[in-house]
Amino acid sequence: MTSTRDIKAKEHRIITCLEDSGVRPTRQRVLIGRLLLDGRKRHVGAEQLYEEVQTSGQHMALATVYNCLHKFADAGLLRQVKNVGDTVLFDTNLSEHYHFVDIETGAMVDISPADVTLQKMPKIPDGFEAESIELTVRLRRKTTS
Amino acid sequence: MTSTRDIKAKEHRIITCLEDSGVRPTRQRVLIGRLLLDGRKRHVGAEQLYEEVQTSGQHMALATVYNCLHKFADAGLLRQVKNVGDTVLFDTNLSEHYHFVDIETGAMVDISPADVTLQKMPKIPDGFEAESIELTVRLRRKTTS
DNA sequence: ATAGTAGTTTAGAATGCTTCCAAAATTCTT
DNA sequence: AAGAATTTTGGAAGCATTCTAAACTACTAT
Repeated sequence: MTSTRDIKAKEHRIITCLEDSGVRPTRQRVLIGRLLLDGRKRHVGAEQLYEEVQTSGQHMALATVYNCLHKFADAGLLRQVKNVGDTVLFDTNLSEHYHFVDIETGAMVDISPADVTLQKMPKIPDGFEAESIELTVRLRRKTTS
Repeated sequence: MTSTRDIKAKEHRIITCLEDSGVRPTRQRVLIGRLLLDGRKRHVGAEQLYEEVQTSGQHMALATVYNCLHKFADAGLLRQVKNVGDTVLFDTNLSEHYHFVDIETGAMVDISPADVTLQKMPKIPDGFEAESIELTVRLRRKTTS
């Protein structure tokens, strides 16, 4: 059972979170915050999130969903995944980790950094610094023949 | 100086290469083969290759360039790079290697597998097998401040 | 050589995700 | 409560890529 007070409290937490990140807590951003910043680790695309918004009974322009996602990413509340498919995905898991990707479905599963050891790393070219390291293992379903 | 005989020989090598890969050596494919299968390691996109074709004085529909690139990739003559930007790139370097990517320009530089050691690898989920492992180091130009 | 057939190329239309736009609405400040 | 700045909105625009169906080309068998 979720009391009105719980909802309010939760909402307040989101608002504070957004403000702390310098993101103005508009109605739309708070809603998306409720959907994405609840601690669950997942990978979302704009269209998918747009549908979740609609399912929640609210309305919001698709463009706003895109805006929010980018704003959140810029504010460090989400991380943009640049490795997969033709659509942009955002990851709510902010800690260092890598990905399995099912090449059929595009489904992603996190790989814990504990499961990988990058023993030796290549020398970063002069004048550059590493912004991120992405390790993606593409998976094919085994042919059961 | 490149004699007519040299050109013919080169062309013949490309044709053989295509045939060996089960790719019918059409005029268009031979031309693209000449541009891409000369041993140079590089990363090309369709538009860029299309321009190279035009520069070479030949004509070819853009759709054909896309067709060829995919055909070549399917035949194992190229490898599709799935890690970068919004445009599809193809890599003429078929051996195992990874990539540096300049996040500003999108420019890519190969990382030799000798420079990286993936000591421990995550356990592949049941029912799947690894199709490829991509390691990408995104680079940001250092702020010279 | 020739005809048949299977595979290719072609130009342009279509697609689909994402961004752009300029006006309306909302939020924060004073 | 008014003003200034930021956001939202719906639809249009953009862009890389794929699709389409007709014309063409390459191989195969005669």
